Amino acid sequence: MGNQKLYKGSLQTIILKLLETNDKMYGYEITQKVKELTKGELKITEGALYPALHKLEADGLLDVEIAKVGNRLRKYYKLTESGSKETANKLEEMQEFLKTMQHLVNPKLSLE
Amino acid sequence: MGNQKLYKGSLQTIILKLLETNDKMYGYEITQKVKELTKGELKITEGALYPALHKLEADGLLDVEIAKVGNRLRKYYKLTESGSKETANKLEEMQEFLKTMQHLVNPKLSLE
DNA sequence: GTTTTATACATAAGAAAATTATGTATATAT
DNA sequence: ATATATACATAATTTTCTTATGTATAAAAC
Repeated sequence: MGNQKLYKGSLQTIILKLLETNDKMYGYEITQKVKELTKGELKITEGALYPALHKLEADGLLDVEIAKVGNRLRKYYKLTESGSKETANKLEEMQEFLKTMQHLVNPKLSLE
Repeated sequence: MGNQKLYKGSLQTIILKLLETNDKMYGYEITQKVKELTKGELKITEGALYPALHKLEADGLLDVEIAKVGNRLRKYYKLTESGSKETANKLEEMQEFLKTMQHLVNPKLSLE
């Protein structure tokens, strides 16, 4: 977990991917899901998450819907049509990146 | 190549890995080697590279040796002992990161 | 022969994306 | 009663990069 800085630049892609899989999610839910999926290796901080969600919304990639649960509010985000397309792009870029990086740091394991 | 920002945070690791493999290299050579290894996908800019090399040197991970080739100077960098250890650490962190990220963006392809 | 491209270093200004710190408020568990 | 969890948010700062600029030599192209 000393490798947090490697995740820099990948937050948007992670959020978009989660929303592609889970249809709609709220911020806190995203932090918990990421912690669960990565077995605690990646902890998304609120200072990173909320500004990122706001930006994705401002860019038209996400729609937001406010819900009240008990006495607390939740903001559910979901992909717009444009967001779905951008998700596909970003996932492709991510795959390319992972392949390239794997090849750079461990040429033996990337046979192609 | 619209995914340059994904590489943020990985420059040090890339440099160290190259020096582990190639024993000693100079800055310009590193930029060319990376371009070659990634088939042009990653282009390390001088504005990123030189400060990074200086930092690694200041941190005691690299030793530098100045060579004169014709009328031009080259600064050859190589790993110190401490640099070799740190390289191993960073490569391990990178593998962990790549595995986690693969699992996040494509659960189907990361079967473990 | 002169202009462009390549080689080789470097730094400064600015932008992007995070961390860290702080704030508000409700709900649950100890 | 107090601590932890849920749920949002923003501001200050830091890290890491891009872009722009600078110096200088060598080779290739025209």
